[in-house]
Amino acid sequence: MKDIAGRVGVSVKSVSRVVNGEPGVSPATAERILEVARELGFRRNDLARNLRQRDRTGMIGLVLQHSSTRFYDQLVQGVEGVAEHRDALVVTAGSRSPEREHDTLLALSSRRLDGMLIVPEGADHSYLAAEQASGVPLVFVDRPPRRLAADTILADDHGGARTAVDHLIRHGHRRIAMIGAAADLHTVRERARGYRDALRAAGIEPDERLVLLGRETRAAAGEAVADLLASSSPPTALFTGNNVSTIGATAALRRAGAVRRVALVGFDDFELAELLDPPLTVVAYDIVDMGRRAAQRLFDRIDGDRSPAGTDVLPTRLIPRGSGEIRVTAA
Amino acid sequence: MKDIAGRVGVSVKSVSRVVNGEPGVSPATAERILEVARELGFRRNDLARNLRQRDRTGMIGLVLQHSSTRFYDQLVQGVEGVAEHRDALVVTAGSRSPEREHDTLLALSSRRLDGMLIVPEGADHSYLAAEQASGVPLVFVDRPPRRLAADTILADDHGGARTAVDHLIRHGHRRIAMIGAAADLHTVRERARGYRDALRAAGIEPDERLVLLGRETRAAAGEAVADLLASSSPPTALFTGNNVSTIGATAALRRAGAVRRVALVGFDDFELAELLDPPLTVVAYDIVDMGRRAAQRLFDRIDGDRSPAGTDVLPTRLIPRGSGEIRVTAA
DNA sequence: ATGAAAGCGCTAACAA
DNA sequence: TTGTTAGCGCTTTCAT
Repeated sequence: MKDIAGRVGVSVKSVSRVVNGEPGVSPATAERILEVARELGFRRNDLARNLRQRDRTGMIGLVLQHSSTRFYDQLVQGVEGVAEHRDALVVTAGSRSPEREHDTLLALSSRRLDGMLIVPEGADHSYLAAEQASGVPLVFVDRPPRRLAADTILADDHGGARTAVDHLIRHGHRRIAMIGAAADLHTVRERARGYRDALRAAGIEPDERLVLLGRETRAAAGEAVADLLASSSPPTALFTGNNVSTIGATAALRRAGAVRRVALVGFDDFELAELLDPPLTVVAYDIVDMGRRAAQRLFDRIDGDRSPAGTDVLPTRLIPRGSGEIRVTAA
Repeated sequence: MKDIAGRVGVSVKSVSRVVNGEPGVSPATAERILEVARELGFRRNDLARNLRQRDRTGMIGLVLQHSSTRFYDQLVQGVEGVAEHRDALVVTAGSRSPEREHDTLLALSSRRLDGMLIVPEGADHSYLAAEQASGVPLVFVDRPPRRLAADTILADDHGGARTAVDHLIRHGHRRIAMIGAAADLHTVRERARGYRDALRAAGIEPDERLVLLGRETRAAAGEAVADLLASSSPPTALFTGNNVSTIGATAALRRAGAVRRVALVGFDDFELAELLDPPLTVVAYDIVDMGRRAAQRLFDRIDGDRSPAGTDVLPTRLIPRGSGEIRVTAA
């Protein structure tokens, strides 16, 4: 700006006024200023700007692990839809690992964003209390924070799992296995709880040999299924706790030629679920809506909402497509 | 910092030294400073920091459209892998539409990032020349910039398409249709060119009635295929220009019961391609590697590489899985 | 309509 | 080991 001011022969303040579209500059000088600005390839330094006007940076952060199939895109879609109305920029940063999550969050936070959406991995978020206290709103998505009180948007993991397993039970199954990721994730724990509750409600005592968690990859999930099928009393149905295990399980069933014999209901929907053979029955929730609600909540906070932190739970719904409607064959 | 300095009774500079781990402060005072900092929930303001030390902000930008199935995750994976080594934070921002791309890029750029990776949508990037001139390195990914000279990482779209169509020709097909997105995208144009070149090289004059571009959604691609199959002289094979049209086409073939009769080779691989029936033959390139190379190039530039802008082209490879090996049935 | 001075929170450069 | 001074590029405040 100083440069421009010098060349045009006006004060920096006049340049600032023009650049920001403030009134109080004659059209003639404004014109000249804009011209020189263009000539010099001037771009306002928002670092300095935000430093001075100490309130909003117009950016919100979104921190999550880049990998969950489809989850990411849909969530961002919801968040950006809302942010767009607010002229806010969404900057996404990956929390590669639970350890790096910490660094990423602090790095973003020291950039003074207006607020942050977090899909947490880590085991302890109490270190974020300072940020909260200094007025940076935090909203947790898909999983709750640990050791920290903050707004949270969750899916009904427990209820969804119950629905899924109830559905299988209603089709005559009693030996239903569950395959999923590591149980230290909130979603996994809740889904496993729903699975057990559904069984118990039907008078079936959960058989822990049928609960195979900690399967983080397609391959691991597939092996788990293969093992189950080869066991002395194999399950007649599977409940898979996320789409990675759903896909791994499907592949394993196919390899075992059991795809039309063993029923399967998965948690999380995904593209192509209906193109598989048989099409996959899933329990799903609206991830775009989850992003939307989270962003909404965040902006409410940014706008000064001081009500106590709360938790929103999104409903799930069962989408029957075929794989979950396979009935038990002769016991 | 002023606060801390006041409470501890030292100068701001001493606090600065401690916060940044610089030497020159006695352990005793350092201790006290850290303690008060913790107490106050202090977090260094990187806005001010970056403003002062005018060089690096330690952030690079990644601007793309959030939607391309899987593309995003893999690209980010590649980019972050490299950035991690450099202790750089990758901030991703969506360019919802070609128009908004402009705004997003300028918004990021006025935040003074160290460099930007761009998967371009827009039709004219000459407005970025000013950024380049002011020393912000730009690397374009997957598609070249328009009206701007900058480093670019591309896939061999033309060669990949030729390979795909050659493959179909080698299986006896002569009426091969192409379904794809809008031809104003560089990738689509190049793939269409490869398609035509492959046909001509085999002495087949391309039939423009078999080239259905501008199909941006699964549904649109599906309808295109349905129309083709219902026409008086339907194709015996399909070449689909991206995974959206591949999926749409597959669904349409299935609905028409033509899935084992009409051959299909798609551009872009995707999860589950091998779980479909028949498993899909595709031409693919390594997207993670693309992200890796782009980031590498960007950091080279950030480190001062001043060589002329160049273009890297990644090889593609054919992955035969079944759908592309269906031979022509009796003409 | 325009500008001068002060300061946002930090660090570079130089003392002491 | 510690502090002082100046200034990053902008905006706020108050004058003119």
